[in-house]
Amino acid sequence: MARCSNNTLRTVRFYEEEGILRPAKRTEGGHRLFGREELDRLMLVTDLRLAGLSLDEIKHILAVKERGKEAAQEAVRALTQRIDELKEKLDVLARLRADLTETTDIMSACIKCTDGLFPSSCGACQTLSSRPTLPRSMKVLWTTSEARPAAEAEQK
Amino acid sequence: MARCSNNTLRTVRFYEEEGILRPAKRTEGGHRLFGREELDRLMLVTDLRLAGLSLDEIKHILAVKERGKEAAQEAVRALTQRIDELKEKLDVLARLRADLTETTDIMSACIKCTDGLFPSSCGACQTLSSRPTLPRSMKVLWTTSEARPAAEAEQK
DNA sequence: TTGCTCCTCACGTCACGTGAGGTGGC
DNA sequence: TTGCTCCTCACGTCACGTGAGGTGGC
Repeated sequence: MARCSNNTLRTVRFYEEEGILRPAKRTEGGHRLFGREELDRLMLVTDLRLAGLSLDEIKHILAVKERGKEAAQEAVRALTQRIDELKEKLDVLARLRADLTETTDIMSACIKCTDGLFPSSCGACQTLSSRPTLPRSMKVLWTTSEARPAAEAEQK
Repeated sequence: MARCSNNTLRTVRFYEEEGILRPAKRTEGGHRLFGREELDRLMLVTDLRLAGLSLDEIKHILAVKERGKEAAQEAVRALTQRIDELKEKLDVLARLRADLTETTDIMSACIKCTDGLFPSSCGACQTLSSRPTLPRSMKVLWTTSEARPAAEAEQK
């Protein structure tokens, strides 16, 4: 179970404590035996966790079949909202990925810099300053740190 | 700061305790004043947290400019690996999104079901059983729960 | 002067991680 | 018989959340 779903044993036991999984039976020595459909259940829970749902929200969604029509409608609403949030998260991650890729590309070039400016005098580098915009991660990670401790601009 | 980066005040304070942020100065009454570049820093940290990095990993990456060439190379390697992981995560989320969308579509149709089968006798529904494959979330959430408590198939 | 926002402790929480010490099953 | 894998407590951890009680600044 744990290995098939890419989880730890502790996670599987924890989900059992929480009532999310139920082993079909135990072996003589206490080993858990799970039904095949529990693996599907665990894999769905794993995906939903990855998508950022809390265990309480997941329990709520899993309870659909034990409850009535209004519960199903509620679950559809909850899932729809989550799908929208997923899309936003996907967008953020894609943006970050692009930003980081650009940054590592520039950094790799900087490391090969032969002007003797790297890494202390990058502020004087015309290759960098000729770029219209630097990715945020580049700005934060690479620009000189002298300004930081003594910065005076105000912003609460 | 907090609002611009979509974080709570507690988070900003916590990052300060952790040495990730440093307010430029304090007002007479103790209010924190931050420099503009701290906001860029905070926004990058926020994105990296969203991407699943731990604060320790983030601190490591932020320390690049204080350290030498080999630190920069190490940071590029670390970021490259994270970018790959991001791609995997993006794929998982996209799959889950498609799966959940299909499921909510089917569920919405089921709720409007006029055969009197919903929700107890969905197993007898030919509209469902005529589909070649159900999305996993549909299988887990919708199929009858009678099999669960007494399941006997073995899988450790 | 009145709100609303910020402040500092300090304990709580969520979802597991991590040993310690012991047994099971091929 | 020897490993490797599983078991049960039970305390630890990470990244904040959440009051309680108090001050600041427009």
